[in-house]
This record gives sequence, C-alpha cells and structure tokens, in this order.
Amino acid sequence: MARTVDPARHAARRLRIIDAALTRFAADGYEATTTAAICAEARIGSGTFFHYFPTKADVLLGILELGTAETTAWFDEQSGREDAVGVLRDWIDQTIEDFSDRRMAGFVRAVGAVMSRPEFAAALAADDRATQTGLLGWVELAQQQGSIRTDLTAARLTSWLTVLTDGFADRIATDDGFTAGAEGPVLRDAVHRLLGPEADESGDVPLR
Amino acid sequence: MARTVDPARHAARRLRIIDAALTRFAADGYEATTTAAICAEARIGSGTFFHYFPTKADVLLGILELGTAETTAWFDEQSGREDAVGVLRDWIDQTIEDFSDRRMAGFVRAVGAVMSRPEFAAALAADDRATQTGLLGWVELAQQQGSIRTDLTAARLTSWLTVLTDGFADRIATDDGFTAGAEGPVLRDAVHRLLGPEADESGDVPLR
Amino acid sequence: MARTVDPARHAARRLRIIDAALTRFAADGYEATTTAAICAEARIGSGTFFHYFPTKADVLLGILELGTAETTAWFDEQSGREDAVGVLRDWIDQTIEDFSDRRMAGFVRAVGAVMSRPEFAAALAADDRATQTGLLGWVELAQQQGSIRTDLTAARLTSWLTVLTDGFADRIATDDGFTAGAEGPVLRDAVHRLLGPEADESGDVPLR
Amino acid sequence: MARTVDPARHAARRLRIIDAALTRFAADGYEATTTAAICAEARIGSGTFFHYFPTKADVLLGILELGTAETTAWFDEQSGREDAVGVLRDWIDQTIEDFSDRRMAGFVRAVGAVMSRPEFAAALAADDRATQTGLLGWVELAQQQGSIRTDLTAARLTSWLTVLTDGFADRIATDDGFTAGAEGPVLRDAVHRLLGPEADESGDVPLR
DNA sequence: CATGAATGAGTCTTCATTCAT
DNA sequence: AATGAATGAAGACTCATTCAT
Repeated sequence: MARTVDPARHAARRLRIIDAALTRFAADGYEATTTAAICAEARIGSGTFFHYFPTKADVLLGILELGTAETTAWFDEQSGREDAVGVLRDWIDQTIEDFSDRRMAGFVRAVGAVMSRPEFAAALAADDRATQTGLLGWVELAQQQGSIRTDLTAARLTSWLTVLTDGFADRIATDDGFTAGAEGPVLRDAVHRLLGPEADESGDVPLR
Repeated sequence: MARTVDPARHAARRLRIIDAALTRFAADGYEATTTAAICAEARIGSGTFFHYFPTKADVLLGILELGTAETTAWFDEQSGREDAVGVLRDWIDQTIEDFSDRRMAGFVRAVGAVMSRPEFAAALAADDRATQTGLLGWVELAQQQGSIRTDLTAARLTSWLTVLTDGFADRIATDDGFTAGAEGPVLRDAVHRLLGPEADESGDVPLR
Repeated sequence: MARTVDPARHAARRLRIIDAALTRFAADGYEATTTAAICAEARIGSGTFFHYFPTKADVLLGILELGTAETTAWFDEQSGREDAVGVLRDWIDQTIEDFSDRRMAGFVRAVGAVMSRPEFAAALAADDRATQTGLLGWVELAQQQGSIRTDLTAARLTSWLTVLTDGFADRIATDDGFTAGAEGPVLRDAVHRLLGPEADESGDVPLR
Repeated sequence: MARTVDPARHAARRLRIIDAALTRFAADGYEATTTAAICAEARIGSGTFFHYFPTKADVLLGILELGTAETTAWFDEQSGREDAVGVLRDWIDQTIEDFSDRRMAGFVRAVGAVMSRPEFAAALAADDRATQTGLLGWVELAQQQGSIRTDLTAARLTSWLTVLTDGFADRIATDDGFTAGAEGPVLRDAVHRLLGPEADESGDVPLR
C-alpha cells in the first residue's frame, strides 16, 4: 500500500537520460542540444527530464562526474601493482577502447567549447585532475624504475600523455578515415616513443 | 560625384569584426557568443555587423576561410625547397607560434563543437584538407630522402602530425600551466620521436 | 497515468488565437500586426502562440483554410436543391451576414495586400476557387432553367458575382456610413439587376 | 558659375521615385516593400530617397495625393458639360483605362491594408471624397434629367458606383483571367443595369 | 511519478533613417 | 546634390523551465 520509491528504477532512468544526453551532446554540442532533443532521445516527457535534473547544465555535470568517477575507480583498481609501465600501457588500451565508441570522441570535442562557463570549468578541471593525478604516480614510478625518460618531470610527461590522447580523440572526431581500432596500435607506439629514453646525442635524427 | 567606396577601409573593418568574433568565440564558444557580444567587442552597432556579415554563421565561416587561406599561402611559400625535414620543422615552429596566441587554442576547441552543422563541417574539412595536403608532399619527400620512418604511409604520418598539434592546442586551452612557449620544445622533440626511424627490434623499450 | 491531452481544449485555444489574429489583422493588416499584439488580444504568452502556430504566417493560413472549409461546407449543404436562383439568393444573404461583422470586411482588405507572398497566394487562390466552384454549378443551372441571362458564360457571371461582393466588402471597410445591414438590400437588388435577362434593344437605357 | 537648382529636374526625379514606389507597393504591399527595394527600382541611392521624401510613409502619401489631384483635375475638366450620363460613362471608361495598368489594381489592394494608420486614413479618405464628390453632382444631375433611377439617393448611388469599380479592381488583382480589357464592356453594362430605372413590379425577375 | 501545455526572457536579424564625404 | 556606410529600435521566433493535472 505504501508507495515505495524504487531506487534502482530511479537510478536506471537517470542513467538512461545521461546516456541520451551524451548521445545528443556528442552529435550536436552542448549549446545546440535542446532539452527537447534529449527527451526525445530518452523517450521521456520534458517534465520527467526536470524531475531528474534541475537544469540542462546538471546533466552535463552528471556526465562529467560519472566520467571522473570511472577514471578514479580505474586507477583505484590498479593500486598495488608494481609494473608502472604495464599500468600506463593498460591505460592507453583503456583510452583506445573508450574512443572506439565514436560518441566519446565527439563528446570530448563538444564539451571543450563550454569550458568557459565556470560551473563546467570546475567539473572539467576535476576530470582532468583525476586523470593527471591517477597517471602521475605511475609515471613517477616508471621513472624511478628507469623504464622511461627522466629529462622531463613526471608532471610534464603526464601532460604530454594527454596531449597524445586528446589529439587522438580530436582526430577520430574530425577524420572519418581515422578510427580508434586502426590507429590504436600507432597510439601505443607513439606513447612508447614519447616516453622512451632521451636520445644520446647520436647523429642524424629528424627534426630535432 | 559619388562617394567612392574605400575598399581598404571596408576590408579593415571586416577584419576588425573577424578579430572581435575570434576573441569571443575563443572565449565562450560559438553558440554561447551572442552577436551583441561581438558588436561590443568590435565597438560597432548591430546593424553594422550585419552589413558585413549576413549571419552570425558567416563570420565563423569567414574566420575559417581566412585560416585556410593562410595555411595554403604558407605551403605555397615553401614550394621549391629541397629539405623536407626542414619544412616540417618550420611548420611545427609556425604551429607553436600560432598557439602562442592563447585565443587560437581556445578557438580551435570552440569550433570543434560546431562540426555537426553541415555549413561548418565543409569549411572545417577544407581547412583540415589544406593542412593535410600541404604536409603530405613534404612527408612523402622526407620518406624518399630516408629522413623519416617509412613503416607508415605518408598519409597516416601526416594525420599523426595533426594528432600532436591538435592535442597540443587542447592542452594549452585546458591547462593554464601548459604554454606554447614552454612546451614548444617538447612538441618539436615529440614530432622528432614520432617520425624517427622504426625501432630495430632492440630490447627493452617501454610500452611497446 | 499520463495526462490525456484534451483535443477539445486544444481546438478551443487554437480557435481563440485564430479569432484574436483575425481581429488584429482586420484592424491593422497582416504585416503591421505583431505577434505580440495577437498574444495580447488572445491573452496568452508568446510561447503559447508559437506552440499552436509555428510562424505568424501559419495563423493567417489557418484563418484562410477555415474560411475555405466553411465555404465548401456551405455549398455542400445546398447540394440537392433544385432552385438555383434560391441558392444564389441565399448565398448573397450569407455574404451580407458575414460582412455584418465589420472585422470580416477589414480582414478581406488586409489579406489582399499579402497576395504577393506565394504561401498566401496559394491559400487565397484555394479560397477563391472554393467560392467560384461552389457558385458555378448553380449559375449554370439557373441559366439552364432560364432564370438568368445567358449572354455571358456561367464562369464570367460567377466572377461578376464576386466583383459585387468584393466591392461591397471594400466599401464597408472604407466608408463608415456604408453598412452591411443598410446596404444589404441594395446588394440583393444589384445582383438581381446584374443577372437579369439581356436587355432587348429597347430604347433609352442609361450608360449603355 | 552659380549653382542653379533645376526645379524641373527635381520634379522629374521625384516622379521617378513615386513611380518606382508605386511599382513596388503594388507588387509587394506597403509594409513588405523596403525603402531599399524602392531605391533599387528607381536606380538611386538610399540617401537620395530621403532627400526627396523624409519618410517612407511620405512616398505613399505623395502617390495618394497625386491620385487625388488627378481625380479632381479630371472632374474639373468635365465642368460645364450637360450630359450627366455621358460624364458617368466617360468616368467608367477612365476607370477601365486606369486599371488596364495592372499595377493600379495591385496598388489599390496594397493600400487597402494600411488604412488603419491615421496618416494614411486621412489621405485615403480625401481620395475617396474626391471621387465621391466629383461623381455626386453628375449623379444628381442625371437623376434630375430622369436618366437614372431615383429610388436611392444620389449619395448612395455614388457609393454603389465605387462598389462596382472597387470590386472590378479586386477581381483584376485576384484573377489572372479577368482583365480590364476583356471585362470592361461588362463593367459598362453592369453600371448601366445598376443605374437603370426601378423595376416596375413586372413579373418574375431573378433574385429580387 | 510522469506528463506536456504554458510561459517569457533572450537571440538573431531586418530595415527605416542619419550623416559624413 | 548624391551617396551608401553606420546605426539601433523593433520584431519573429527559440527554448529552458514551471506547474496543473
């Protein structure tokens, strides 16, 4: 008789809206996506949407927080491992897998444009921090283990890892001929080259 | 008798609007930028804006076309050179210089979000094509000259060059501590590493 | 569970907007009427207006279509009658009654000015066709029955009936002293005279 | 050496603008006609337009005043004539000729929609008054001469003459198959029938 | 809880008009 | 006198959000 709110049902519906919003944001960008479009994608009424998220901005924040949480969780899972280079390699593989869903690459571009709004800037910064922080420890360890170059600080190397993954996502979003599947191995190789030991002043290397 | 239209004055004013729009787009994104904000930035009335550009979209297209034209012009200037690797090195330097204006990095992110609109997609594709085409010849030449790796096609290598520069721009836009000036040398080194000869199956390289 | 949309309520509201628009169009003309004025007249918010009609033009089209439907319905009701002249007389009476609402006369003038826009031209042509087609059969029958002149084709006579009614509407809209009530009998007489048998070359009739 | 203002040149240019405006108003209606369109039609710059007419409304007023003046002049020319019916017949012929220029019919419809603006209402009323006043004397005289019916006052008959001519113009503007040339004779006949002597209670006339 | 009709603030864009040349 | 670049007030329309059912 008592009306029990089913938390599982609530969470499922929330996720469904988040997924619909992710799809639309990735396809059209945040500003160009109307709440009506999200509702249509999620097959719900507009009233329902605002039951779950007080504003449109909150869905985006919800997505970003989810992403941040996943990143944090992933790194938590790795804790205890000894093979720093292995963790970094697994992280790259994870990134490639994430971007195999083309929506993801599109989404990353889409939200790039809303960084200017403070509400989003904070969430994006938190997301970035989760990745940077998560990586930093392993980069440091890899350096201590002598597995990777030490001429740059661990922090800078970490930033440069994201340079590669962000550029990878950009390219997937831009270029139909560039897919995570086909170019993933090159990404692995590129990271390897980036982290490799500083060159001995050997001879005739290109572009140095 | 009639007042002669001064084309120089017209072009100057047009450029001023383009510059103002670039500033606002970079800061707020395309959609979030109001025409009123562009007018305020350019210190003109709204009527004047639409005197120069029939719609808000046309300013963005104008900016993109300008960029494409500059890219094309730059590669035209290099024609006749023999040192493919030198051209690539200069291109990197040019890119670093471009992104020393932080607006540029912000702008690149900002327009990433509007790719979904066909009108912009075409212009962005043209822009991308100008860069890819411009680079392709030099990458091929460098390969023929034995200066860079040949295990990937010239086209793929070219794409990967833009992976690096796009990621570089993203990072500048995202991370206040990451500047074109400070990280430019690392970009040069990263390109060098990316293009370097395929590794002999030596031994213990990280992440391979 | 879901709230059932009440179609009656929707139709009523739609009609209310149409009525408000008719009032404003008749008073100020189509172009000079702002959507804000229609909303004020209908006591609704601007958003509601566009909820029912996607553009301002669509309200006008809605009004015209309603008029066309009413004309068609009226003629459908007459089908089966034998007294062609009676039908024509009733049509005149109906016209007089319609124009007893001065808004109607004003509205007719108002939309005359927008004929140039193709979207409206089509609707106005359809409206005109409904009247002409509806009348034509009865005019033909009246001719066959020998009740009216036959020196002009039925189609031309039909056109001339609308010359009279259009002119009647114009005059009502133009001249405050000219009302449908007072001049209706003259309209009936004028139609009678127009349709009367061709004059035998008798003698001294004016203006012939 | 002295710059003499050439009044003839000025008047000619003014007329050219009036003619251009008439063309555009007739085609598109007053509100939908932009000053830019008038300038393009007249092959002048926008600045020049406002040299001759302080506002867009003033061109329309200029056109209307010109029409009123022509009407007045026409009736002035007839003064002294004895054949009232002949004058009315000539007036009808003049009307037919005027509407042989389809622009005129379009123009009449076009301005019908702007009656609501007081500035125009006054000019249109003046125009109407010129016609009504001009006709009234001849209608009265024709009645005194026993040439036309006397069961309606001269003023009402005069109004009904314009019902016919207004309706005639409407139909020309509405219906491509209805031209002043082809239907002019019917207009003459219709006026004749309208003004003819009251029917003796003869027999079975239609629609009475 | 779920819905979608209603709302109005905010945007892009048009266009009559001004004014320096 | 003639021009057209510059202006900003005003209008059509969009869309996030509210709330009665």
